[in-house]
Amino acid sequence: MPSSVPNKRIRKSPAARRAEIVAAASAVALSEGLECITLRRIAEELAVRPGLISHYFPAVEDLVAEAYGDAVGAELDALLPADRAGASPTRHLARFFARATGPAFDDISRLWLNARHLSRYRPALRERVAVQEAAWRDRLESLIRDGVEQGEFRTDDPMVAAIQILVVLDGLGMLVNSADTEDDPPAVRRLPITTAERELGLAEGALTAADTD
Amino acid sequence: MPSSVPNKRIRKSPAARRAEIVAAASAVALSEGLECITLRRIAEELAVRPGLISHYFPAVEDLVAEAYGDAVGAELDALLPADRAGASPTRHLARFFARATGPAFDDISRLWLNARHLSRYRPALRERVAVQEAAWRDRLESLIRDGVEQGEFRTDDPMVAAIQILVVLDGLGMLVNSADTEDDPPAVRRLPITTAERELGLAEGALTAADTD
DNA sequence: TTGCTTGTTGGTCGCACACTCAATAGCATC
DNA sequence: GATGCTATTGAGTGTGCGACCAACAAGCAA
Repeated sequence: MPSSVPNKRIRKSPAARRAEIVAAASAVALSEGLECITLRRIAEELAVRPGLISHYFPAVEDLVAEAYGDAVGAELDALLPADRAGASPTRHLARFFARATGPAFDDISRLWLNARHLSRYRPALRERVAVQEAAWRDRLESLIRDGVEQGEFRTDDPMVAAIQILVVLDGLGMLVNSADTEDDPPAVRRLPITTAERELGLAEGALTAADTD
Repeated sequence: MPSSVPNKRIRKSPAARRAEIVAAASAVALSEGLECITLRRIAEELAVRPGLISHYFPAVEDLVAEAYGDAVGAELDALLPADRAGASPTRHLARFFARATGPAFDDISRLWLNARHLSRYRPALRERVAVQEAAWRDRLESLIRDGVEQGEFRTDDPMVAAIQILVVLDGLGMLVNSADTEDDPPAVRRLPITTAERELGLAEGALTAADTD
């Protein structure tokens, strides 16, 4: 009785297997980084042989790009839902910052940093990064535009305002691997919110209201 | 007559050789990235054998950290000289932005991005990044402080102002591998300058004056 | 139950990497 | 010109990577 590694083959539909692989790679990307997505690593994760990963992704680079897109895309949906029901733009933006400035966002910051650097060498990843950058920008711009229409925000150029907010968010995200997110002055940690309140003509504290649920 | 690779050994003093190695690694870091600093690559660059690099840097990670520190430290000195003679703080800051927002700065942006990501896995590099972060911040803060004393700038907290400027600069630097630096709106490209003028109580355009020599 | 499609395996190849160490040869010193 | 120190070489070790492919077997269809 070969107790170790029964080696029972489990045969799945291509679609299911592929999704499973992307999900595993996405999890590895978030927790350990994109360079840890290797044939052997993902195969081990799913208890299959490395060759199987190669079968679905003949070039690993494509799996890396897919994993990145999956993780970052899911986060965007959680952060800024495509269809905003119920709450006001201000409420949505407050929720956005509540999540995007907390330590729970660190893994995402690391992933962005990771992808932006690695895309220097990986064309497939570079394209995905461009797509996600546009998606994040558009989603935020659209929220701002709604806020302006509803008279909650005031800005000349919603797109520039959106970019400005994201730039500050990215700038702080750059520090995620160096210092503890906790130990810089509050004025610095609140920089994205301050920026947003200023650029959108909001009162100070308008985006930190406690009722962000 | 062995025309190919005469293999003539050239014997140098340890200090000179070490400096030569760091310089070569620093150049590679700037042009190709920190992960291209390998024993073979640097050895080839200097026409020596890989073992020699190992002799001076038993752990490659230390060479990587050194190369990064060398490149980024030199840039800081060019950008914000330690002893500012002659020109006024405003003039110095204008010169700083003239250099730091142009495409000539792209290699430095890439290196910062590279180092900040890679420091996730390399403790020695992480420490160097922390040191350089502090150095850049301190140098800028000191310039701002002087400007305040001389009545040219106006800010409550020079340190927060300095950090804020660097965060915006970093945030834009994040984009260096995705899009052309040229094709985002001028309002975005001028973000660091706008931020500085706002935070330091300067008139719009005060930091873009043509006389930055 | 049989047959067949195809998802999956196991093994292998070549490459690039960091690191080690005894042997070699510049070169300063005498 | 001989000598000794030591900077430098050459050769080798082990690891992990992506990619490739013939052979195998799971599970659906007949």
